[in-house]
Amino acid sequence: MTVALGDAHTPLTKMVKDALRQRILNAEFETGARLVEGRISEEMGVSRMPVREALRELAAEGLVKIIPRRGATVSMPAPDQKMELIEVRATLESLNAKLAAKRKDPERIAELQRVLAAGESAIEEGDFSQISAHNDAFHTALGQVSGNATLQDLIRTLRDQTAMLFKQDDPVKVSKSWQEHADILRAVIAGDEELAALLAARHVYNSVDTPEATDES
Amino acid sequence: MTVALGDAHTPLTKMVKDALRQRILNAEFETGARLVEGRISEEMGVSRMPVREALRELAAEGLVKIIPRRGATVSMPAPDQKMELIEVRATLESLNAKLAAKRKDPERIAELQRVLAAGESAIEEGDFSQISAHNDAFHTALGQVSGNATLQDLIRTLRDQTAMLFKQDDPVKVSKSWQEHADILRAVIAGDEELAALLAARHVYNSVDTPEATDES
DNA sequence: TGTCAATTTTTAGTATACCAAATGATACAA
DNA sequence: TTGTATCATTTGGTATACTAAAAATTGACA
Repeated sequence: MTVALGDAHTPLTKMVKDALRQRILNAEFETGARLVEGRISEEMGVSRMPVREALRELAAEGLVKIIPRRGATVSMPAPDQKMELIEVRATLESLNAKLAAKRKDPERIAELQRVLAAGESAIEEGDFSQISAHNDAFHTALGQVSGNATLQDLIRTLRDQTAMLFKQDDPVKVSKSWQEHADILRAVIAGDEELAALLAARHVYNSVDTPEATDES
Repeated sequence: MTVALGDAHTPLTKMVKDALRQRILNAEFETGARLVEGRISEEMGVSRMPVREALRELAAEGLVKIIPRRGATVSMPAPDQKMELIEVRATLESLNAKLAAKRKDPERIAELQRVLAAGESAIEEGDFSQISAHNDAFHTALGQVSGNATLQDLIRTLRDQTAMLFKQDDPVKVSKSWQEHADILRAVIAGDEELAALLAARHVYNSVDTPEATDES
């Protein structure tokens, strides 16, 4: 009798994909860098096929760009495309928050309360190391409440694609960002659809990493 | 002397993918049907690899579902997932229309005018065979005006995924649908963002194929 | 010395082969 | 007869091999 929940066996492709995603999001590969199938495969000790498939899937997610006969590169959204992505993401995050506020599933709301409390106490204690984890919890919980799995997938994809635009290394901004999260959660808990939607959209725009000191252009 | 460009180097994967998409959207494969790599590859006279990659890409688009070690099947969105898809699609179409209305690029607007006129005259002449083409022109033109390519990609994907929910075979509904398109175009041309957004969202909901006689559930 | 063409090398596209997992069938035992 | 175990078949996952196209390099000629 196989326990087989479904994913006991791990397809190599998935492992490669996750590893590559990780490295891309960690900026180990800089944007624009070539991702040569042969190199990656031999570096990871697998054949080219899983690598190839992983790259195609990442391309579908927008993290990688593939040009036929030219290979894959780390996707480097053009400046105007960044705005596009942010605009779309803001819209979907907004819808997400709105749906969450509308649903108000009592059980889920309780979970939200917990997440909110945990995050706030972490902030009070100045524990910034866990902020990222709290943010993840925030997104996950919010997604659970909205109940739209399709939307969740899209948002996750967009979040990955825009990750590099939201470098959160400044403690002050991180803190501010969480404050906005908290505000959104409160609006959701209160069932205020419009406010939740507005705050969620604004939050995306506010989170965009606007270089302050190092203004290059 | 290289023959050079001439007859585009067409990646096999792309051809297979397009063929499969076509057949899925044409309901040649019914939802839930198994898509066995081996069969398709030998039927199309290619090896399994292009088929495999095509299936993975279609899975990324949501048209097919792949379960590891089990293979691919034509995706069959659960009833509640249908609503999710429609909700997301409505939101994005709405954003699209809104952006189009905001931009009001004169050149593009002229194109819109042309599309609008062509569609209306076709309707007046009762030429329903071309309606589908006009609808495509509508979507394309609207996408051009909004100028957000990222958004365009997402919408196209969602449109494919929800295609089966929007069976447009009833002439009356088709006509009505085009009327709504025309209204949206007019709002865009007028630069009325809010109206365009509202109409676009409503249009998606209105277009859902609600079985009238055959109410099964 | 600069430019262009030919050659070499790298690399992606495709095919084939092999392996392992999942499903279905069959046989044997209780 | 029924249930379970084993085996065979199907089918997907991965590796390897081969082909062709694009980039890099080199060399010749102006």
